[in-house]
Amino acid sequence: MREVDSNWFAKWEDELPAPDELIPLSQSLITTDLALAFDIRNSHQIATAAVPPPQSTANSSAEFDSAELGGGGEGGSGGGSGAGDEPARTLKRPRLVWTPQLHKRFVDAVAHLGIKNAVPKTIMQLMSVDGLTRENVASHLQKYRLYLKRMQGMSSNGGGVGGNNSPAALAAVGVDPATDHLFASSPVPAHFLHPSRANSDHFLPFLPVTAMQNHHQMAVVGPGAHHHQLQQQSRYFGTSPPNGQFEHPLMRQSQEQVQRMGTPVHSRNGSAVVPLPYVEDLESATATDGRKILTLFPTGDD
DNA sequence: TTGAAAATAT
DNA sequence: TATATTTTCA
Repeated sequence: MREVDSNWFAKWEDELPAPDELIPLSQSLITTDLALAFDIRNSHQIATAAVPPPQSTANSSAEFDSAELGGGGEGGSGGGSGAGDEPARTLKRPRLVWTPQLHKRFVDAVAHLGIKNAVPKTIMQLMSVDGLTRENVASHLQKYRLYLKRMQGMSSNGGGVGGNNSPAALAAVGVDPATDHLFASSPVPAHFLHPSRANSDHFLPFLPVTAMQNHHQMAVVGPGAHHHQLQQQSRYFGTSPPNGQFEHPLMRQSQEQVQRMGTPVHSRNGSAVVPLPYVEDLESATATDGRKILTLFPTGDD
């Protein structure tokens, strides 16, 4: 079992975001017209991880600024703008763009739940992406299932790729890179292709990297990174078995502390996980010693 | 609520 | 035109 732990840790460490993975979020959440109107070129416009709640409609008075990050609480009591929280009435939500990061979050959630329990609602809760609706997840799940289906069929008569599901391998087999590039961007967990043997209820830490990203501190990642730093960064996620004890590959904490970060999502097997708010906005820099420094956007509760 | 199909938008 | 995402429907 300790092997599992160290394995997780290694995997986690390995999956720490690369600089190019951290920035790319800026999907165009504003219309090109709007962008042009404000003469927004290529500067680092802040993109939201999720689609922000609709605020303005046809007018150009929008201020696409702060990403709606769950996490701590926004101190929105600044009283600067009189814009109240009008429940979006007939406003249409902006079209959701499934970025590779978002999709990864999705896949992780599904993998965590197991295909059987992976239903839109639960997935959505686990992802805990602000602005993400159940419909968003449902449609994406629909498409993803289609993708998995095609995948299975291929492996059965393609006769080459046994358990290798790396994007490269999949592409090599003939999956339209253009069509499925998003799905191919995240490796398909092995259990997904094995309906026969139900996926076990792994108590996997949920999205450790994201956990780190949400910690409003500076994390040093790289050859010089210390374990205790990583542990500290990852203390806010994990699984919570029915007995109420919080378990984590790296450390244990009380359930109470965990719940500070979010509402546990329970799956049918009785386990629960505490999803973390999803953040796509990250700045990256490189220290003089070569280590990567990930600076997190403060969410306001510092 | 879910999954699938139809409708739209990019 | 093709693909991605949303909306409708059973």
